[in-house]
Amino acid sequence: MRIGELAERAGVSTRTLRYYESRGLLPAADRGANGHRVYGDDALRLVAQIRTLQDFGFELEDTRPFVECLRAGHPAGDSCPDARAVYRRKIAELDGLMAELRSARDHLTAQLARAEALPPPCGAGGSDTDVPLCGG
Amino acid sequence: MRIGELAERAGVSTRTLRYYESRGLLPAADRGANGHRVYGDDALRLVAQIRTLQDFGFELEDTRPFVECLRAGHPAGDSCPDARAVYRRKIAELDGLMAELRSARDHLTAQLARAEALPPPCGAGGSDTDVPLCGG
DNA sequence: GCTTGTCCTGACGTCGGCGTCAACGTCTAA
DNA sequence: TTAGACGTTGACGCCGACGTCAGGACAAGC
Repeated sequence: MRIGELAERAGVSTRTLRYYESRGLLPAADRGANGHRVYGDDALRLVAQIRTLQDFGFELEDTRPFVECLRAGHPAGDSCPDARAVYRRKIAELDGLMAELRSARDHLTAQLARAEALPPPCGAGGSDTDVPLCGG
Repeated sequence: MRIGELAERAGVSTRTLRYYESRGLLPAADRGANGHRVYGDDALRLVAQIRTLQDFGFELEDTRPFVECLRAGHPAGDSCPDARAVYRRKIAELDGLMAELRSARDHLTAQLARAEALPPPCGAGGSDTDVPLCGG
């Protein structure tokens, strides 16, 4: 399988595949006599693993243990301790991030409520204001 | 007040202040004869407003209605309808983002539990593994 | 006159994950 | 034989919010 076919089957661009290779994530199994990259069917699983994790918000570097686990012949990317450690770290990161977002959200909600409770200012920006201009 | 003093009092860099100006957020009140920027005391409030919102995850552009509201002489940055609309939009964005993160977190947690339930693979990455190598 | 301190503008660097283009080689079907 | 579809490498562009450097101007104090 050449890069174009792998790209199409995996639903990514050839540029993406070359980028993965440049990061050492997905080296081509071989090169043809013409220098073209040649991939085995397993490459499809590797790309799918990367994409799945990226969808969960993983950076490329965080997918490495999973990919290497698969390449080592293990049945799943998360069969290896390194990969599971990334799972745990990511879950912790998400928890921390969500806590921050919750805090920000609560703060903003309170600010909005406070602002809305105040009398509307006169001619204060926004074309959809229904308060008459003051003074004059 | 010149840029250095404003920067120090506001707790930002001079580069940041010049950047804000380049974005049209914080034009200097005036220029001295030597071309130096001159700010009034109100600039300090504008910068504080920007930083506060940035801490909540606002992009610079999203702080514009608040800053303009202040510059228009209103008592608070969120006195104006435009600014409050941004509040609402941001809250909605946060809600959406948190929902995504929750979903990802739940998914990862389930994946981790599933992976942990499986028998540990043999010599599968990770130096801290306590399972003996298989085969041999 | 020299140093020190503050200011100016302009421009490139950073980070991640590619998109996009250039300029070229290679393979295949008509 | 030639067009066109595929492949190659290299390099710049993008986004956001600045950091950092280059090169220069101006004022005060010694």
